[in-house]
Amino acid sequence: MTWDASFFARNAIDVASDLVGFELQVSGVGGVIVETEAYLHNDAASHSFAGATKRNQSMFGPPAYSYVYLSYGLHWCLNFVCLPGSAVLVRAIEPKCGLEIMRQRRAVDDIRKLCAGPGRVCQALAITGEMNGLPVTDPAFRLVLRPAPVDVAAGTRIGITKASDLTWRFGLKGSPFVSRKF
DNA sequence: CTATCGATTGTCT
DNA sequence: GACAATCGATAGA
Repeated sequence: MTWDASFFARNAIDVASDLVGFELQVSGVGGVIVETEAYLHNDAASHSFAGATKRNQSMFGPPAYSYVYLSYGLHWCLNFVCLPGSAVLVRAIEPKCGLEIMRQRRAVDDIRKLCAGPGRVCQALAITGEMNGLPVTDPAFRLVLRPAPVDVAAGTRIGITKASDLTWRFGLKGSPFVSRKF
């Protein structure tokens, strides 16, 4: 399997599952995506559920673009847009490149805590709202196909109050770098 | 290990 | 004015 922009023009659930094992870097810093979540248009937990607004307009733009938003007034979270109104949240990365840079940005030494959580991922990779609406093909990003198929675990999404029973959270089976065990 | 709570601000009703 | 796709610190089992 190779990938191009059409990789994202599919059901976000499939994209979220398939994205596990891909390598993601921002300006050379990053690692392997080990945890994702899917958010659909017809999904009460999704920012797009009530229709397009100024904040979520990226979710209604073309697939394979970023949707970056501020959570709880202090944490940035990174998504990749799939079919209109849907997206995949990048929840955790296994750090591989630029470990010392990430440690400085995060102010922690423990490699397991560098990128285990959507807010932590963005802090470690220096992702902010300025990167909202960028194509994933932008030079700032580097997204690399996983070298081989991986075992993917599924579970319920984290931190939401609506539609919390849906198992739209995916992770690399057995990875110690996920934000919570499956 | 789990549970609880405060921080902090953009967004929407 | 209420709430939020989170995090880190702290307290207790």
